[in-house]
Amino acid sequence: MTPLKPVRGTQDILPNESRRYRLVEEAAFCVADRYGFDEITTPIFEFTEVFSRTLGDTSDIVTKEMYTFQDKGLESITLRPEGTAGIARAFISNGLQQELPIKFFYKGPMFRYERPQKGRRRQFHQVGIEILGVATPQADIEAISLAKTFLEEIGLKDNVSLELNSLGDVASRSAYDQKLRNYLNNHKKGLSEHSLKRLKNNPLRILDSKDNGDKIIVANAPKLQDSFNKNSNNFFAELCEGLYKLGISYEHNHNLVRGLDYYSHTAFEFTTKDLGAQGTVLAGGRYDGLISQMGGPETPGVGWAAGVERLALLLNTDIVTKRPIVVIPIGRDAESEALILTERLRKNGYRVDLGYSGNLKKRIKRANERNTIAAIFMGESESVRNVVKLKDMDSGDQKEISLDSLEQQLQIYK
RNA sequence: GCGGAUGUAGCUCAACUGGUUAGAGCACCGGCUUGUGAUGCCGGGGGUUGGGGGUUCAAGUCCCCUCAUUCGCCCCA
Repeated sequence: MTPLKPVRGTQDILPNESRRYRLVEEAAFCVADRYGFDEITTPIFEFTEVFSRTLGDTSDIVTKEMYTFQDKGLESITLRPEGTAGIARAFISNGLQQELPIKFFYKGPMFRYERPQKGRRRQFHQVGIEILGVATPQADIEAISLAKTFLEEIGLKDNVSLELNSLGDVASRSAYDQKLRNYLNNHKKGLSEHSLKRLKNNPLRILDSKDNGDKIIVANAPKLQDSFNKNSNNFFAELCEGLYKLGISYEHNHNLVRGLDYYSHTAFEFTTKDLGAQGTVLAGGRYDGLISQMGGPETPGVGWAAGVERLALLLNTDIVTKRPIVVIPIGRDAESEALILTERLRKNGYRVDLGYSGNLKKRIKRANERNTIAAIFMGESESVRNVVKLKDMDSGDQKEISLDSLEQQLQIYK
């Protein structure tokens, strides 16, 4: 063990980085708020079953990526690897079916035991939304529209693109599953080792394999949509039409498959080419079977989650913060008076720093480095006359003003 | 979990095929200037060369292990 180092895959988020995360999270919340969503916060750990039962026994998240441990009460606990399962649990625990339809926004840390890479950490952060209780594509359209607006709001427009697919309803999906298995079983010899394993557990995933041999086989495989029943077809058609009407362009990727087992109908991803292998920046879909599978009432749902780290990496705007005013006492005697003035200005809504270390030159220099907009000097010669010196840090102009009229003079800096 | 690359000061990097006390720029601290932001000049603190072991008269340099980062695979946000 190497103490004094963060645990692998975790990191300290220093102020500069923190500002970027904040911008992403606040933009997500503001946009979601505008779309009529309310924030929900669920615990960052749950009983292990909450995840193992919902994410599917074959998913990588469950089989190798969960942070699971036993607590002192001998319960098996897991740090949440994603947000939806916990929210579904909260929905059931709190009897929220009476309030349907529900629109939730959430944000916070998630944990997956993976090998870290750029844009992939063991502790990472997501923002996400869920719409519960709406069985029609209106919810899917709203979810996707919200996602797009959010991404645009943080300045991501040209470097992300939307891929869309439908997995069909449960009946269509299982009909297709059989057809696909048959086809792939006849082409076993060309499949990669990995895909041979996937053939047993979840053949759908072979569709988006990156292996070249697999790709050739997949190209001629039966198409998901050819197995769709009327319901599945109508649903997808309605979704596409809705997106078209809102001017949201997308690419229909027939091989887009979401990793988690609980998805049906809609699956979508916003991806970028700027992050290497971690190109998925926001992804989601419909999960009509999830809540009932957990033991709750039959409740349709659709939602998405976005990776805050990944989005922050794409942000190229500088974060502007409010420029502070600094109060600088000159000489020891002025210090308590400066403290009182600082407090007074803060209570009046100004962002105020107190320059209290180093000589005067240092204090001004430091204020300058902190992008201060104005400096207020308080020294003995001013103090006796009940005035201060106010200096505009951009122009360098300095004038003497009375303490009483200070706020009035500071209006322009507010 | 699998494969490749990389770890030298807070940051970016240097140190010829192993050879004196591991250097530089930036940053930081102090002074020239004990009541005013710059530039300049002078000075200062900083490193068990990621960690451990080995080879050698001698290791930042070579070998092994380990930790971390990074790129890809897997998977995913």
